[in-house]
This record gives sequence, C-alpha cells and structure tokens, in this order.
Amino acid sequence: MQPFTKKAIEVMKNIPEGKVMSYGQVARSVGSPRAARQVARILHSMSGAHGIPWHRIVNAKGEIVIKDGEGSYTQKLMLEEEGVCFEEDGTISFSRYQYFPVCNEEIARL
DNA sequence: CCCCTGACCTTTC
DNA sequence: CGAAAGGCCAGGG
Repeated sequence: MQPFTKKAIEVMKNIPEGKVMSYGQVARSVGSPRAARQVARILHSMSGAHGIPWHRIVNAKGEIVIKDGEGSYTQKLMLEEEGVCFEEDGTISFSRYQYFPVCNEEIARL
C-alpha cells in the first residue's frame, strides 16, 4: 500500500459525523492534488475495510458519486442519519457540511 | 512487465 | 453557464 493511500485512509477516518469531503480535497490533504481518482479507487476497493466512512465522500459538486443502486441509496441514508440534508438537486451544501482539515489552502487558492 | 480501467478534478472553448 | 478534453496515480489482467 502506497504512503498517500495510507494517509488518504487516515484523513477519511478523521471525517466527523455530519460532515463530508470531496475526493479532490482528500487528495490535496495527502499531498497529491491529482490523486483524486486513487481516493475513489481506495473507496471502491477498500470500502468497508479500515473502517472508512465512504458515505462521507462525495464529488466536487457535492452529490452522490455512485451511479445508481444500493450504494447510492445507502450513502444517502447514512448521510441523512448523520444529519446531512440534501438540496432539491440531490446535492449537499458544502458551506454547511464540508469538512475542512486544511481550510487555509482553500482560502489561499481563492 | 505493459495496457486498460476507474465511486474524479480542473481549465478552456 | 454548459459541454468537452486533458491529466494524474494506482490496481488488476
């Protein structure tokens, strides 16, 4: 397992309840802004393992990542159970629920 | 060991 | 503002 993978797992495990993170953000947190895909890969492969709350991981738009099926349905329920509300479009309000482990970067980038 | 695929993100037209 | 193309890293065949 690569170092960044391990870090990514740690970061995701550190996401508190009622909060969500985008793949790109996790990728940046581990030091690889372009490793978003690998984060997704990790979830796809290690979902359930390492106690990773995969349901707290969404795309940059703040919507369910999985196409359709039990996964998307489960994720939505899990988030709702944690107190996360969805918009009309089925997206999530980042301003309210996105978790910022390193908000400085985001602010600095903007 | 080489090629393909993937629960993605970002920038430009 | 919406759609399209490029890039990136790692796992599996």
